[in-house]
Amino acid sequence: MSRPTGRPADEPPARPPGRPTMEDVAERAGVSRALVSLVINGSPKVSEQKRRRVREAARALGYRPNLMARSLAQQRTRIIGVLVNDLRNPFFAEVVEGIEMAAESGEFGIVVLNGRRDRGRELTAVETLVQLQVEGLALVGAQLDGDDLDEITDIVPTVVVASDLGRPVDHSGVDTIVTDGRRGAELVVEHLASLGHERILHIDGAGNASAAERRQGYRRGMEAAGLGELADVRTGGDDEAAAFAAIDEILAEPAPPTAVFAFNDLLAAGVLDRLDDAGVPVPDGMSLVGFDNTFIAALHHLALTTVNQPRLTMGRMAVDALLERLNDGRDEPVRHTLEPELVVRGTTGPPPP
Amino acid sequence: MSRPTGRPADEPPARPPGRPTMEDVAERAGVSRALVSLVINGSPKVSEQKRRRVREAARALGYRPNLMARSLAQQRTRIIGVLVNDLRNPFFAEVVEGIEMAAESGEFGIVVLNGRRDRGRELTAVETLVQLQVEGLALVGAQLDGDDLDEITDIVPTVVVASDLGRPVDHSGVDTIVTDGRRGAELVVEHLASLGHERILHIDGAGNASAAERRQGYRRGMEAAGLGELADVRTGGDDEAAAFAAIDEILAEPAPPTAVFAFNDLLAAGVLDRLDDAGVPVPDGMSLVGFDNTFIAALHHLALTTVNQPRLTMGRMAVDALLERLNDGRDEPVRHTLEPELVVRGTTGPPPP
DNA sequence: CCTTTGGATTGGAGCGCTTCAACACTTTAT
DNA sequence: ATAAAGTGTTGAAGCGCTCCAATCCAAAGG
Repeated sequence: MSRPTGRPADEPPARPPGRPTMEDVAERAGVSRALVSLVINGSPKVSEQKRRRVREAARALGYRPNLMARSLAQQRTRIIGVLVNDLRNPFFAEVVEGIEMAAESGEFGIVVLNGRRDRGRELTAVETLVQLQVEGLALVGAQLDGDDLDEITDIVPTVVVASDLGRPVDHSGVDTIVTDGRRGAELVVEHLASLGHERILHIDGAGNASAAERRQGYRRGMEAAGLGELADVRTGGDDEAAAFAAIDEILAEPAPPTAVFAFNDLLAAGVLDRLDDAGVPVPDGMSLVGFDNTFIAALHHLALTTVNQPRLTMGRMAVDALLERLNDGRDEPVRHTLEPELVVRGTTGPPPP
Repeated sequence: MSRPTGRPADEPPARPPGRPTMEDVAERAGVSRALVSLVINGSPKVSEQKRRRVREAARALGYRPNLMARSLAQQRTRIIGVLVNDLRNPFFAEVVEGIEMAAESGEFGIVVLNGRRDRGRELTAVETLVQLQVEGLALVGAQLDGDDLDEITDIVPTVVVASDLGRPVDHSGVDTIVTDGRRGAELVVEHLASLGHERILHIDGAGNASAAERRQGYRRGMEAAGLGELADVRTGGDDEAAAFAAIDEILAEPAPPTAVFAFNDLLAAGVLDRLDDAGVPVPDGMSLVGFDNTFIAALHHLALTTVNQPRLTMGRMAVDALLERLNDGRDEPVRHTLEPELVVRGTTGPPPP
């Protein structure tokens, strides 16, 4: 039944164990490759009989369409590329979830690349996504600025979420979805000032994408409250550890602030830890406010007063913006600014006497 | 200089504004397409002169290689597909970071798909990754079991991280990287028992991938401590909210436990919140232990006693396992079990008198 | 009976790239 | 001088798929 060894040289080599292709399915079903394609893509104009035969053959062979080949032939990928500043920050993770959900209902897939807080990595990640032929690009909290993207944004529709290109909108290919960080910061200062605080300190997000805006809001808020002279910004960062140096510094000063507004919840959590170490009670010895309203802030043991950003909504709006360009051909830039919301919890109270 | 309108029918249509291809670069540089390919891929056997010309042309045109086309031609993608149970859980997010870093140094990219705790979504995500022609598959905390993957695992090398296929290793294509959850749970019980606790309750991870193992460890630990009779497991889940019902139930009972071992840190944080609501002090009224040692547990205000899992290491080992198959042709399954480590913080102490 | 019509099917070109055998030149050995 | 052995470069096939135009066939119309 089987030849003992070898095969005649003229016989085509037994296909290596590669995966079955459309060709294989076609052969087994006794139809053409084109017909298989029609069946796979659910075309209505295929007879019930052939449809069944093809389906059957595909199943028997364990056939799976090759997305690369399909995208190449179709000249579209139906993929939205997502670049995220830091996946470990729950805030960004949730924005990405929002994006994913919205993309899904728009029949798009997403590919997420993690910048891990490194701007260089962000740059190469964007490059990778473009080469992957993504049809839209969502930059979540990215540190890149307009110049970095100049070239990119007129190749692929881009939406910037939860951060801002330094240069406003001369990029007609870029949409923006942000929560008004300036207003958010103002809300924080208003809240603290109304509690009676005067020496309100801001530990900022350093080079982080939304840092400048919040700094600005803080300053404005201080001035509006007649505390302009007392405005004081220290360099922080975007995670727990980044706050340590600033706090140590502050506590050593003769007249330390009575309230601290931290760049985000993670940073605030770090501040809280450090104050704890130093034996400073919160809010009785010092008030503390974060930003983002991540689930961390909601934990009772932190009960962090913070500013909410509607993350899922932001993700959805980002995708909507892209889809408007992709499906409806919009080509003027759009900018959506969402309203921040102060969430008062347990870390703010009147200043110590 | 320009014709007023139209073009002779025989002239090739002006290429639509699509992106420049290798062909375009070749033409501009006055060389063949093949040569451009060589230059792009850094082949050494290209004359310096032509190399420069090609580079120049590519830059001038803003040429970017099409990864889809390249993968198709090359018959490889250099992509590792990652399916993660829940991106919002910092534990998984960090494992993914570990994977990403390791993949990067192995010259692989990763594509992350989020199962969002939904098994159905996990299934389609895996399917998508396979169709994307990923060369390796890493399932992080996935809920899928052996049967779901039967077909997949002999198409693409697979590594299961931080969870376990129900059925051990009859899948020769599957490697496993886990922290010994059984042992971890035993450590927890030992710790609590040594503090004097007897009524130690376990709120489990319900259907979660590692839940069974930890339950088992808990039971063993209880028996080993001579507390087998008192073992009590309640249904939880994997996030903060999942614990609420169980805690409410427990507190209403005549003889509530003096210690609770929660499936993971997130769940433990939920327990902590609920105990707080109920006015039960921790650890004086009740001891509490989590699992994973995420950054949440480390926050001073929680100071959660927990069990550490080396997340970055797990990610790295996962990639190593895949690379061994991909690069070195290993084909027997491998299973790495990492040692868990008890991290004692502030939520455990002697039981109330 | 032959032509039309329209639905079902197919051949083949093409998507952008890699790769390999073949080729055209040089350089070196004989 | 001629053969041998490199160098650098190229033409063309092929990766797995889509999609258009062409073809086929059966039923309907004349």
